[in-house]
This record gives sequence, C-alpha cells and structure tokens, in this order.
Amino acid sequence: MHGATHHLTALERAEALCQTRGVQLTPLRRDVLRLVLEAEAPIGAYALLDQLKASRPKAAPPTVYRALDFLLEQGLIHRLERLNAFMGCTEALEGHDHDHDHAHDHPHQFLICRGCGATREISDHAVEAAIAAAAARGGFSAPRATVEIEGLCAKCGAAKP
Amino acid sequence: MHGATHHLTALERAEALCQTRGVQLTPLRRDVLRLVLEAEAPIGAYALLDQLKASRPKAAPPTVYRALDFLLEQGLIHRLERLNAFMGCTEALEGHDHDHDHAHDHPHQFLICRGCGATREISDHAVEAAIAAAAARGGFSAPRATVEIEGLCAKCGAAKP
DNA sequence: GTGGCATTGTTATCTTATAACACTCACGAC
DNA sequence: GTCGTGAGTGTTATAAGATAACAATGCCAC
Repeated sequence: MHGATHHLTALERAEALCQTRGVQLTPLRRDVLRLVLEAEAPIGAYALLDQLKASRPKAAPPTVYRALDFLLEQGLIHRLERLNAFMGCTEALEGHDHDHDHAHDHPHQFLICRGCGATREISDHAVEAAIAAAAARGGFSAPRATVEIEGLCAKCGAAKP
Repeated sequence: MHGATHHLTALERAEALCQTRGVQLTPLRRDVLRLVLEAEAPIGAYALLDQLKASRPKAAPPTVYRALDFLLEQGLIHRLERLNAFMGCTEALEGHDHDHDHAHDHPHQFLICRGCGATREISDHAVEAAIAAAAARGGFSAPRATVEIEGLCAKCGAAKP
C-alpha cells in the first residue's frame, strides 16, 4: 500500500497546494520533489543532482539548489541540518487535513536512526511547548526550533542492542 | 566581572579537566579554545583559522579541525549545526559544579539570536524529558538531540519588535 | 638508541553551497 | 504587433566547509 501510489498522491497534493498558492510547481521542481520522496532516507543535494542528471543532462548545482529552495519555501520538504540533506514534509504531503497555510512553517521534529539512516518527522506538542517555554524564560521571542533526535529505531535497536 | 578574567578561568578549568582525564590540552588546542571563547558569537572553522594564523602562520585547515575535534570530544566546545560554527561549552567551562565526567555528553539546547547572533547554551530538563518521551514513543532508543532555537533575544526584540 | 605513539605539518582533494550573468518564454501595456 | 518585465532556467566560476593521506617531529619506555 506504499510505493508508487503513495508518491503520486504526495505529488498531487503538492500540485494542488501550489495551485492554491499561485506558485508554479514546474516540471523541474516536480522532478526534484519526486526524487526526494523516492529516497529511503534524507538525500543530499549532490546525490539528487546525480539522479536528476539521468533525465536532465544539463543539470548543475544551481539547478537543484534553486528547486530545493522553492520546495523549502513552500514547506514541501525539510532540511536536516545534521545531515546536510533533505526529505519530504510529512505534514504537507501526507495530508493530516490541517490548514494548508500552516504547512509553510509548522513545528516539527525529526527522529534519525543512526543505524539505517531512516528518518521520521514528528510533531510533538509537548516538545514544542517545552521549547517555547524555555525560549520565553531566556527572553527569546518568535522562536523557531531545529530539533533533530538521533537514536536507534525499533528495528535497528532490536538487531544490535 | 567578565572579559579576560572570565576567559582565564575557563581556560584554567579546561586545563584541570584535561589533567584529570589524562589528555593533553596542548598550546595549539589551548589557543583554539581561547579563540572560540573570545568570540562574541559562534565562530566558524575558517574564521578561527584566520585568527590562528596571526600567531601560527603555518596553520592550515586540518590544524584547526583537529583541535576542534579534540575539544568536541572532551566536551569543551559545542558545534552549532545550523551555523556550521562552534562555541564554548558553558556547562564544562563555567563550572556549575557538576560531575565532570558528565560534561562529556550532557543534554543541552541553544538559543540563537537572529538579530545579533549571540548564542546561549541552556540545559532545560523539561525539553529534555519531552524529547526523551517523544523518542521512546517513536520506538527510538539512546536518543541524543540537537536542539537549536532561533529567535530574537531580549535586546534585539526590544530594538526592532 | 630504537621502537612506538601522540601531535603537528603539509599537500591535495572532496563535499556543500552560492555568485554572477545570459537566455528563453509567457504575458500585459501601449 | 512589439516592447518590456519578470519568473524560470542554463552556464560558468568560485566560495565555504571538511577530510584524506602521508611526512616530520618529539617524547617516553624499554
């Protein structure tokens, strides 16, 4: 029940979201988004570039970085700072039926497995609240937090504990 | 009550910590640590290299990266993933009288001001607990979290709200 | 004094990211 | 119609961050 169907759905959601916002999900941007979604783990810009070159021999670093910038601005993908890599935004693309304008900048955290590299996006309100409180206590306003939690996922933890 | 005295104290603490552990805070490593501590905000490896060259013309990228690796291993500095930059570890160097072995890997978070760049390390137990709970709920074990909170500090928030 | 180990020096290279400028194409103003 | 404007993309070059690989030094144990 995953695989191609899953990705088509996500791409269709992305398309709809962009139409609503009056921005263009061009073929290039769509291709980059598709490649990000097809990757099993967060993928780096140059790995993406290599794959993109299969269908677009003319692609160069700015090609992929500009597409990634667009997708980031639209909240369709996230950047993982620890990995210098990108992954699809679960919230925006797997439709938990939130307000779509919210997808631009929603609180989120990542669970990164140091065994297999698989990464999940979560949206934990307790974490978010604790961070907001800590920021306020420190006199900080308008906080936006990068939260990347590295550990062993259930599968890898069972394999080699 | 800050300034030179503050930094000397921190360097002395670092020295003592390394002696206890049987590792060497060599002159080079000490210089790099001093430069990191003297910076007003997190500082990048190449900015550090430029400054280091004033006293050590022979310095090259590996010079500074190896020193930084050592300081990171000893928990004397932290790396800020969003900034590709380094800052001193408040916990290890400003002595809140914890168990010193704990300084190797203590839970911590950062408050980064997007106005002035000033960054503070905090150690918020509620944030840590919420993250541990979220990781456990996701089936993740042995979590270590990168938490970098960007916002406006009290000074910058007042200046341009 | 020599063998091993930690540290530093040295050169080259790799990865990640952006600057700067040219070209195309769609669209509206006139 | 054609002229300009702006978004998107192509193209070349370079900046910024990080590491690989090997050589040289210095110190201590034996």
